[in-house]
Amino acid sequence: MHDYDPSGYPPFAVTVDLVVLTIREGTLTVLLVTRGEGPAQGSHALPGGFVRPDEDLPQAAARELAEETGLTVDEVHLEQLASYGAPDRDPRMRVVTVAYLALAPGMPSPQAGGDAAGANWVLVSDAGPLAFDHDQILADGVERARAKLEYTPLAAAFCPPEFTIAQLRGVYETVWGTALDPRNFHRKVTGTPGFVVEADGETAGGRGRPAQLYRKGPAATLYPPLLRP
Amino acid sequence: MHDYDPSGYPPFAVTVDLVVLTIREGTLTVLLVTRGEGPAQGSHALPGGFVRPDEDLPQAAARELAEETGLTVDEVHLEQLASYGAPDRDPRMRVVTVAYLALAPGMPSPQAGGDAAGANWVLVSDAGPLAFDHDQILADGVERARAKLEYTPLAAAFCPPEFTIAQLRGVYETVWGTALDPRNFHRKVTGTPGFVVEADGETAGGRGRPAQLYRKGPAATLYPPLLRP
DNA sequence: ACAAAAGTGTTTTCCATACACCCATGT
DNA sequence: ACATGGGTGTATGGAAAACACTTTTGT
Repeated sequence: MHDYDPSGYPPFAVTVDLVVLTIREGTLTVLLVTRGEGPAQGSHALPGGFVRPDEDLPQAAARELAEETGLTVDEVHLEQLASYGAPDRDPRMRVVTVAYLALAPGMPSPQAGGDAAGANWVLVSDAGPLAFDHDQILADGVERARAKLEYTPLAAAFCPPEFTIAQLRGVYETVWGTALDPRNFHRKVTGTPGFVVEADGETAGGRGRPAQLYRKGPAATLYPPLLRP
Repeated sequence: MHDYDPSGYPPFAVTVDLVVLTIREGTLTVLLVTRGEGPAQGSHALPGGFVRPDEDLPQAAARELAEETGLTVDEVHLEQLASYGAPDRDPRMRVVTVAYLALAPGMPSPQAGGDAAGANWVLVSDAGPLAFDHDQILADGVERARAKLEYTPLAAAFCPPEFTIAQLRGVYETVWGTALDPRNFHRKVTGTPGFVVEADGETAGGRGRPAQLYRKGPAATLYPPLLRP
């Protein structure tokens, strides 16, 4: 039915919504905005906005990300999550949203923009009821992140460009919510080809022996995977 | 920017496209239609159509699947794949498509419908250049299927309700394109909790010892996974 | 000297592979 | 009897878990 005349149908609006995750002080946090107008006024929601007529979907997601956080696609991992289009998910009109998952390393102070009264990092465990179907989208994003840590080197997206094995282990422990053996984790990561590559420097200033710095390696998938305990 | 006025934008059309995969005579095949009108006339394309105003996305995908194949969601595995929305992907207007992946067991004779001049099963390896960006969508669908066989019991979706371990092994060998040891595969599958459960009957009529019949088990993910060799 | 964190060595346990072997049927 | 395919037992190599131990810094 590809060539059916669409003029008889009411128009769809297409938006992108972002699940931006980062780790702050050992906890998984998500970027939320407070809705300043329209439906669900005053409640929390995922950042997002309309796709423009000349934009591809990844472009729209990258633009929204930059508007909300100032981060560019070089600095974060950005991937499509899923699309949501229940007929009544927005009371104003028919809206289909394409959700994107972004994993960010540091913790830049978010900057409010447009209709959003403000953007804030909120603990995922505290992210109360959100507007529209954003609770579902957030849950899907967190589950995607958890699953992809197993078989991709995605954990490095939560770290700065140079990081230690212990930092990387902290990412796994935070996202999975489990403790991992530091010794075995070290061997596993350094023994998986392409996961990480040695950088030049070492850490300094911390307690204990300085740690070797690493960068993200070239591998797209981990063989063997790091299975969740 | 959720509350920006969309009235100044030209409308989007939203479609669903289907990657319907099945196994016929030991080869992976995909359902394609021949376009009877509109752009890319005469070329092959994935089946699909417009989302109706009162439909949710999974409903639209299920409806299109029934129209093209007569199959219902009870008989096939149907999951969202990804969305594609490049501004120029359809020359007529701005179209965002939500692609769904369907895995079907048997081989019902497809029935043409609507604008499609006909629907046919085509070997995935022979699926030549398709209309629009459907080559990319097909490739993404096949890769999703390959990957999900590793850590979900999805292979059973290619089998009838009751099947033998050897049939299930054939699915893996076809989709992955590798040979697997029958003995170790048997133990692995029957030893993974929730993957399959014994049915009552046995096969009869074939050469060799009759095989135990199994049904799909309750597990959503496989622990441990079946890693691709 | 001591604590703390990084990294290595060693043992044990478990799992995947490989393959010998037995079981049950058709010809 | 023999071929064919289903299913079980068993040896072996390698990886993962558990943990003792050494290295290198700050206090």
